[in-house]
Amino acid sequence: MNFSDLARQLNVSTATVSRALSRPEIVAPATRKRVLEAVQRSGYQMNGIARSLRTQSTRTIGIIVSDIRNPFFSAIVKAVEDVARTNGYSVLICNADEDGRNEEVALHLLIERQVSGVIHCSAGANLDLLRVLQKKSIPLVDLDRQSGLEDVDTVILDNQLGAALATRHLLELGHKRVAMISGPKHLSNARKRLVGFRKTLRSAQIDIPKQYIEFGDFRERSGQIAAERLLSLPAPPSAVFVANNEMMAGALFAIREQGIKVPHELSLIGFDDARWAQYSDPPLTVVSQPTEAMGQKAAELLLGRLRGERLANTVVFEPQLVVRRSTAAPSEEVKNSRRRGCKKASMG
Amino acid sequence: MNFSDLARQLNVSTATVSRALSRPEIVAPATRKRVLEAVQRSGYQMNGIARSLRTQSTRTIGIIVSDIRNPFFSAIVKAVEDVARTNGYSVLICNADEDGRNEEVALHLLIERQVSGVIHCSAGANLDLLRVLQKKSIPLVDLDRQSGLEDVDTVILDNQLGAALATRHLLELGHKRVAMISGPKHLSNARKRLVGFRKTLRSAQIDIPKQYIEFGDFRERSGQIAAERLLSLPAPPSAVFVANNEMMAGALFAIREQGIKVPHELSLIGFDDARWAQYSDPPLTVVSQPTEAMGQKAAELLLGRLRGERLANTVVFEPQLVVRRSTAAPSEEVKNSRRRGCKKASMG
DNA sequence: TTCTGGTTTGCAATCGATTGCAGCCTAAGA
DNA sequence: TCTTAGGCTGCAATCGATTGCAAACCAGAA
Repeated sequence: MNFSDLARQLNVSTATVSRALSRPEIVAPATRKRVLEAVQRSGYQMNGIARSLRTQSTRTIGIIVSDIRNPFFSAIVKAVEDVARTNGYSVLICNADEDGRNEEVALHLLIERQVSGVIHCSAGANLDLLRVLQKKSIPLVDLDRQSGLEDVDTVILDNQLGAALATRHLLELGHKRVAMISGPKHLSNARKRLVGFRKTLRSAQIDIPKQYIEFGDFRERSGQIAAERLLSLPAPPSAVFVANNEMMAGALFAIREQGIKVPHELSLIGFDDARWAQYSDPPLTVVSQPTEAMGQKAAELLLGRLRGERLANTVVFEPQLVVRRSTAAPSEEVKNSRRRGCKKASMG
Repeated sequence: MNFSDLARQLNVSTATVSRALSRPEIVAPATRKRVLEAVQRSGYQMNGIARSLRTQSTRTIGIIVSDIRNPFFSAIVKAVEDVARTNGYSVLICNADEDGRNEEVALHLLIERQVSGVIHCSAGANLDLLRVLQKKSIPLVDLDRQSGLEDVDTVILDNQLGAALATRHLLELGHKRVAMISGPKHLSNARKRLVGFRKTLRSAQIDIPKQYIEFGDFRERSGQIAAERLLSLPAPPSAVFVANNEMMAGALFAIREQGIKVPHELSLIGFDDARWAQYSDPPLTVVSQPTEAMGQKAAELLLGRLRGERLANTVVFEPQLVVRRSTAAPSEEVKNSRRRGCKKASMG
């Protein structure tokens, strides 16, 4: 069943059928009615592939995320899908699993499938394929992580500020031995968080021993390993800033295994909020990002480009410190402040 | 840049270019080499749309999930995407947000896009569109929830057993006043869980007051409301079985708001495990499902169909009881007396 | 009746790859 | 030298919709 069949049945041309469906106002009312009825009756559904080939437009946006199970990215996907759907687009999803090569495969696939645009959370892919997108003038939005390509629409968090917020919070509580579990060096957001951490400590004249900075890969397991190493140091930190929520889960696992009490013996602060962080025992102090808003903005930016608009190039969102109960003054301070009365933790 | 351009450059026909790429063994080695080199050099990427139109195959599988942010579904998506990718398929994702109408829109879209197959977690859509799939012989796999269509490949959990496991656990702890927050009646998995719950209680000769069964919609907010109602009953339950993890989050919220201590004053058992359930305070006792395995199986079943194999029609996975610390024997005070008026909010 | 202008409709090319069929070319065998 | 078989290649149709252009049609004006 296609336009030819319908056209034959109705004694009209395929052109008329096509027009009746896509620009009803230009066909005679009587004809239009006949066509639409026939379409209804036969349960005909348009072949989108043929249409895409002819119109050179798939109305599909490709999204490459680093790890779909990470609630951060699933919220992103949800937001993007929402915006896409209400604008008549669909979403082709690719999972890079924090691996640049997978990401390249995904880009290749999206190009072949002729997607209208791409939203892209870099896992560190080579820039060549991204350049191919540009050459084909397929709009691209970097989300959460900057690929390093020049002249690209970008939606990010102010990561440096976020890290500064976290670090400052620890300093204000009186911590001096502050460690960080950072993300991989080749990702822009990880680097920025590390910079924010370092700068804040430096400006407070606090020294950071080399061993206090661990590099993970943003995945759970690496957080666990990093935490184990920090905890086995001769002079372990009194507070740890973990650069994303997956690694936080791993770190927490290691910490519980060793029976270390949070926040009494160790303060923990995470990056990016997640449901489990709120429900966790204790509820985690984190730097939160407006995840859905970021996904939505990325999609809107992309759709804007597709409409030919020239919008802002880079949108930077603000992180927010959410104080819960995984951070407290280091234990000596706790003892001293007992006299003054009970310390109150604010609920995030 | 397309086959015509390439062909002209090389003084061959488009047919030869096509064959050099898709069935290299049937073109002369010298020609093949020339073509492949030209492809490399020019950075040509196949137009998948044109290919799809001609071959009548998109190598795309559509997946409709009820709520992508639910970790259960994001794990499913991840598993499906993995299997799809390693078999040269891509994944078009649609979010139904637990609403049958959205689901219908999604089905429509997937049909238009000519997907090769569909994996489908019903949110209660009308069966007509699913029948269209069958008529077009687009393979379909029902996952997690049975749509009610006859002769459909299905991957589900033994939901009744799962609910029985949960209920029995509560009974064994000595609970007599057991309530349930169920999912919506029109979803097969919700119904099965309710049946498992009822049967288990009945066979233990325990009566279930009408008010002890609340119906939510599998989303967080409804769990909260349901819990509030249960807690405000003249004779509130001493244990609650919550039929999915989203509603559990809501219920937990309500319970904490009222300062009720779990499991001391109220035992809680959930359905489907999630990271936050493990980290929660207290860690939640749940019935867990092998989520990834289910997603993987669904994808494999679908790909099998696409290869023309005739496989098992229905695969049923086994749930498992994971006992953590949100369930305990009912305490005497709760057993004997109604809840006292005002309780101090506990920080836990 | 003829002409004009606007509305509807149809013809046929087009998007870019795939593929059945036929023809060419070469090398081996007669 | 002439067949013949088999390996390569090209022609042209095809997938199913869209669209520029031109033709047909109709009503009203001259």
